[in-house]
Amino acid sequence: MTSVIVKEVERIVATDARRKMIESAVTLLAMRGLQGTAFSDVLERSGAPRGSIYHHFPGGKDQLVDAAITASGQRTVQILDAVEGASSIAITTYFLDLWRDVLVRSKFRAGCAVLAVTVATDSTELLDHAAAIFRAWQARLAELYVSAGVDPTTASSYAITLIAASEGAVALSRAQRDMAPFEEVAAHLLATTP
Amino acid sequence: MTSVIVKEVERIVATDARRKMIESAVTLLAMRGLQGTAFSDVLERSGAPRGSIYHHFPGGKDQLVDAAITASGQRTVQILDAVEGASSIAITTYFLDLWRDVLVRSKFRAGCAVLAVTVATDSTELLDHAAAIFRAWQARLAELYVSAGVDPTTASSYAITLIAASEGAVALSRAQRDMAPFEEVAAHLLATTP
DNA sequence: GTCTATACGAAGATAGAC
DNA sequence: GTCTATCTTCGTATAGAC
Repeated sequence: MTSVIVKEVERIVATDARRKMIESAVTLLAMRGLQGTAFSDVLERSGAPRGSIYHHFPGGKDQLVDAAITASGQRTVQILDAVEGASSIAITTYFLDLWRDVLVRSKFRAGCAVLAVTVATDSTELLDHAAAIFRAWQARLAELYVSAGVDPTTASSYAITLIAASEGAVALSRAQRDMAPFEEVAAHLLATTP
Repeated sequence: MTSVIVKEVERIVATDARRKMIESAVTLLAMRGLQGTAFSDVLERSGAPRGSIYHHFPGGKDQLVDAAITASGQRTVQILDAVEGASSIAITTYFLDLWRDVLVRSKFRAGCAVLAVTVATDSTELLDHAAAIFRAWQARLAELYVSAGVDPTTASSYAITLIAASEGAVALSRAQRDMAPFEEVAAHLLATTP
């Protein structure tokens, strides 16, 4: 009879395999795009067993991609908790730092997984979820700016512009493999912070 | 003996087939991304004969994609000639209109072909060409703003921010299949026009 | 320049044993 | 939950006739 402890270990390992697959998918989507991300790559990178794909993701690739962008989107929202109560400038700086890190640490090979999916899918379901992620970012950023004393309308307007411009700036710097475009946009965004 | 006229007609038809393939590739890249754009789709959409792909593009898919983003990028630069001598606000409005048209006319199914390639390729050659296109847009826009009386440094800084924010805004509105995100970013960009 | 046919590989997905 | 094997489809690319 299998002990409770063994079962718990098995659950953790299983959860871990699923989690690793999702994390690998996030990275690959950010580097190679939607159709450029194959199951075989996800498995190789995550070390997960081939047989477990359709166990964890019976909905196939779309389900894995969905889980990946959701995880990536939620993590970004959570990371923003660190600037709760900070100044307006500090919030903008922090958000730009997140993207700067992605570019620098990947040596310009990675961008935003959610954007990559958005520009390469027809699935209304994936688009809906991508849109929800962007709205969640905007809502969280706006909330932070309001806490910093910005009026709600300005906060919301600036938040979405910050998101759009950051996404674009990351892509421009990826193309050029140089931080210059990103930094130029970042400077402009900081200078116009509410 | 084949007449000069027949030869000229043949040249035009050939050129036209090549041109149609490039145009189809631009549209498909903007809608489905890099790997989502297959030769079979390009042929179907352009009506070009299957046997002529490797005749016109011996370098294969990369060469076709390269020609497509170059054509798309150059057309954008040329279209900007229409606002030569216009006011700063008119220039910004015009550039935003270009992207608004892409979204509306495609019913949110299309975005920017150059961006789609940028986020989905490892090819340094394609990345270099994408970067060159973005720089050409920036240079042309900055030039126009300077003509409108803006100082060169501000013009350059605003131009690249406008490009980055527009690219991001198009993606956000595509995800949501609604002009709202784009219009919110557009309003902010217009309000901060130099 | 264009056609058909086909090679070749990769990718998503499924089946059934363990 | 995981493994191996396999099916099917599709994509790029090439060969050779016309």
